[in-house]
Amino acid sequence: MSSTRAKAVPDRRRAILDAAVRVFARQGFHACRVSDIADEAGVAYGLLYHYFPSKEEVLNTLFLERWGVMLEMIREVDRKPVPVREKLAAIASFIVDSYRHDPDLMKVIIVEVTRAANSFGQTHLGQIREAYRMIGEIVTKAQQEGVFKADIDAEFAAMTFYGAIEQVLTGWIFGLLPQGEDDLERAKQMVVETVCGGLEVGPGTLPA
Amino acid sequence: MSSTRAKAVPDRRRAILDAAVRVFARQGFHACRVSDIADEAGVAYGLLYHYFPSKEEVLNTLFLERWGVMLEMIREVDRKPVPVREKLAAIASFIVDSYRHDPDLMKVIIVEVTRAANSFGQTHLGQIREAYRMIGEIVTKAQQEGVFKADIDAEFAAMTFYGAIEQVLTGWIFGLLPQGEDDLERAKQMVVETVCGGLEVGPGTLPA
DNA sequence: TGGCTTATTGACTGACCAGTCAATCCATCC
DNA sequence: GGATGGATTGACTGGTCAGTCAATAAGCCA
Repeated sequence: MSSTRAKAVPDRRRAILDAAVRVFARQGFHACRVSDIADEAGVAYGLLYHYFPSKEEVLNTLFLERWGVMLEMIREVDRKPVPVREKLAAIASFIVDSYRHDPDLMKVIIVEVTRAANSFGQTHLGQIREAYRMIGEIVTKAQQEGVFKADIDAEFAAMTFYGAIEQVLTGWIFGLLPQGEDDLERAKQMVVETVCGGLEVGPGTLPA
Repeated sequence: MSSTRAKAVPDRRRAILDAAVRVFARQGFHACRVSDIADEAGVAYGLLYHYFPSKEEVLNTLFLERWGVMLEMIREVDRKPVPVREKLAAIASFIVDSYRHDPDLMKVIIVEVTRAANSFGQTHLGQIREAYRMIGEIVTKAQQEGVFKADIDAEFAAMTFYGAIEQVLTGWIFGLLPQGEDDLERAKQMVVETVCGGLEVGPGTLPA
């Protein structure tokens, strides 16, 4: 309706969410004030409470929006009849590209939710867990097909994979790792290469 | 002096630090009050400020104490003339054993400092970085010796390795992963096996 | 014993900030 | 044009809590 006309009613709700991303990324959720978000959005203090019941709910919304997209993506990838390596590459790719597209948002999600398992992580543990579960399932299938070693717990493997990616993102977020265009691409490959290389059955396997 | 006599003067400073670990682990740094720490330590509110200039400094102290031990340990491991795999295994072992010995402390360090790179992580980025740097150096040496593939950035490899371990700990901390005695031991092996397996030069290597 | 220093106590204060609310604005429709 | 309801405003309130401080206890030396 309102979106049929260009430059129609400005979407304040969206403006608030976008401003919150910038403010949370810059100052952190706990350190920022609600008025900082309102100011950044160019909106009166009280308007935030017209659209959201609390400061916390703003963060929840940001997280759920993005995490939902990722879960959907993993689900789709899992359905495709392609080799594990390709599936994991698709997941790594999606996450790295998400960072490329909106580093601030990814910073907020990782720093304030995913890695803050007290406070917010607790609230969203179910969602987060779902991602691990699906990755674990991909690993399990690969084991059943004999592509991955069977003696490794799939859940641990999933954590290892996801943890490796998230740590690389964290490295970028805090300027510990170079993040040129090619660094991002190479990181995707590297993580997949490393983890798959370690998990695959093959001549590389060293028996104890 | 005072420690020569058993049951001598009770060390309130230590009591406060230990209580803080429990309280931070249970409630989180931001969510707990200074009075919670004092109560847990069985000590008056003001005494905390006799020993520490601020609540924050209590956390800093806890982190620096433990992180210092880890850095020293990595330094020593690095000096030994043993294969990479053994060096990385020693590091993984140390971290997992630290968790076994004091899960609350590790939870606090990971959740409140290492993964909270806003706020406290920022303060200690130097210390944290130092760990990555040293692990990266171990990888570099392995590459020079021809044991690890040379086309992988050592810094990325270090992040991958450390990230994988930390994620497994996080899994334990939040009850996402089983943590029986044997699970801990297998996790050590698995992380090292996986990461080394992926990084090592060898017949397992798939050329692009 | 008296006098000095350090440890310990807990009531109090000052700042801060999330969330409320009554008032105003504005689009829309009859 | 005026009535209705959602959008928008920002001053204000209530509660919370980190950190202060003046008072008291406990150790210690001469």
